Amino acid sequence: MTAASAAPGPARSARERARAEITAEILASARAQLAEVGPAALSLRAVARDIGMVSSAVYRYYPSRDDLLTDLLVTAFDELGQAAEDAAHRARARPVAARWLATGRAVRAWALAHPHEWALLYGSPVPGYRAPRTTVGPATRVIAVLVRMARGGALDATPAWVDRRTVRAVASAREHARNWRPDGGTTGSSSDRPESTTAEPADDGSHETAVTVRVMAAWATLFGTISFELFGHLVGSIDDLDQYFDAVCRMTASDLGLT
Amino acid sequence: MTAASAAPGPARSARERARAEITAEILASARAQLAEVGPAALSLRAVARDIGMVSSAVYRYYPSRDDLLTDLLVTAFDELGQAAEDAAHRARARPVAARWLATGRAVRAWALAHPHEWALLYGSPVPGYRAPRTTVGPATRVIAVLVRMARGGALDATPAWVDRRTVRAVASAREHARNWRPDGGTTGSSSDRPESTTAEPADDGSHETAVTVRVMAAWATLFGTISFELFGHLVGSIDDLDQYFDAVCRMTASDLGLT
DNA sequence: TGATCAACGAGAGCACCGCTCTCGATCCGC
DNA sequence: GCGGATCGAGAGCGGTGCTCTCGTTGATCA
Repeated sequence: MTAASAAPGPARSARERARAEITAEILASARAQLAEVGPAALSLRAVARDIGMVSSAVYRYYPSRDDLLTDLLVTAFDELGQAAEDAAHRARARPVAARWLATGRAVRAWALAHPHEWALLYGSPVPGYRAPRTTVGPATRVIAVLVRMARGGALDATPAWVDRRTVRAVASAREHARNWRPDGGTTGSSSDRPESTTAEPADDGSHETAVTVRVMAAWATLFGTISFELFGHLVGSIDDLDQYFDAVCRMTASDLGLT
Repeated sequence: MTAASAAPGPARSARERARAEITAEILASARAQLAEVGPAALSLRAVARDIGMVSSAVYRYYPSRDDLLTDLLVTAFDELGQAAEDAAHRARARPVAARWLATGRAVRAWALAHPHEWALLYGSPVPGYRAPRTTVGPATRVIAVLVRMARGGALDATPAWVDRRTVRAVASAREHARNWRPDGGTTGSSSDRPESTTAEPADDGSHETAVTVRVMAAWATLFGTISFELFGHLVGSIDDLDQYFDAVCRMTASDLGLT
């Protein structure tokens, strides 16, 4: 379904290589189209025209328009995740609050530079479509970066808005977060820290729950703020979008106890 | 452009009434279609078929599909705003934190009950399109409810994430917020309070800025959380979506100093 | 009351879309 | 070397938004 058929040996048959090449050509043209007209107006026939093929021939490579969109989705998720990881990595020597701000800025910058791709990733899903499981991996890269940073925070006492039901509600999310390597990021370095499984200090999970909800809500805040800006919901209210977004980043970092 | 031509006298000419009736019929069929197949798949021809007209006849009433979608947009914004206002009004006797939670729940409930309409309001727009000025009024009803509630909060000192540039960045938003009536809502009561223009207590606007950013970010948080849920970004992470959303509501209320 | 003109519904048509099917040409593996 | 899989091209189907024309009907004005 995806272009992953080009994976194995260095030189398969000529036909295999031609197939991989044409698949890449289709994807490149589709990416250009996506950036230009957006996901809704992306036309498989126009892609075929662009690369000098007839529309039916493209179906030899992508069984449907949705499959093509899925590949574009994965690519875009990967690009955005890479941008976030790069920003976090570049700021690795600075205080975690500064790294948080840098990452937020990078995500916003990517969104502003690629509004149509952002719409594909986070806009309304096209009717029948959505989320073959190929997409979940790249989709989690941004939140993974944020979660790793949020571990550097110092939240004080367990807040009052966490109760037993909240702890249960985010159990899976906490599990996922625990499994993300402490460093991770672009450099695949550092060893595991198995002692992270030692008993928490007589905690019932409330504190971890608070951090988890905070970081997921913070991501929702950044996403919502960026989407509001992109979709024009802030015109007339916010006079300086850069400064406003920075303030929201600083606010979320502060709420997470990042300094 | 919209169906506002039915406004003035009680009984215009027969033709006028027929026009208003058919316009309403088109809009009703379009609303049903929207709820069923979503904005992307909404077909003007299908609407025409549904009401027993030929497609070209519909163009006598709506010059294009986008104009029809705009009317649906306004309608949906109005419904959502009404739901939020009603919830806030029903909880008027309770503490403001409870009213905040009730309002958030109402917005989420509306979104879950009308996912396609939510996608129309807050999903990916085609960048060429957007926001004839008819839409801005109804679109601000939800945030207006939230802003009015946020006035009941007790934020402590001015947070560190506000600086002079932040104050300037949200100047227009603060101006708008000041102009929303203290009560407002569904009951059009209460008189103006011109003394709100008296000098703030030696404040440079930092505190008001903090509240403004907080409430706008809180709305972005609720919006982002609902969109994440609707678009499937939380599956596998959040086990109890109701409880998670409640926690996010309580958290934002707490961050706004609402009790 | 009768004529005029605008508004209206119907139909045909255009360009485009996603997608399917068939049919030669081409390449690969046995 | 040959049979079968793969490919590109073309025609075609049903759908879309939208335009244009053409009778009809209703409102308006003389």
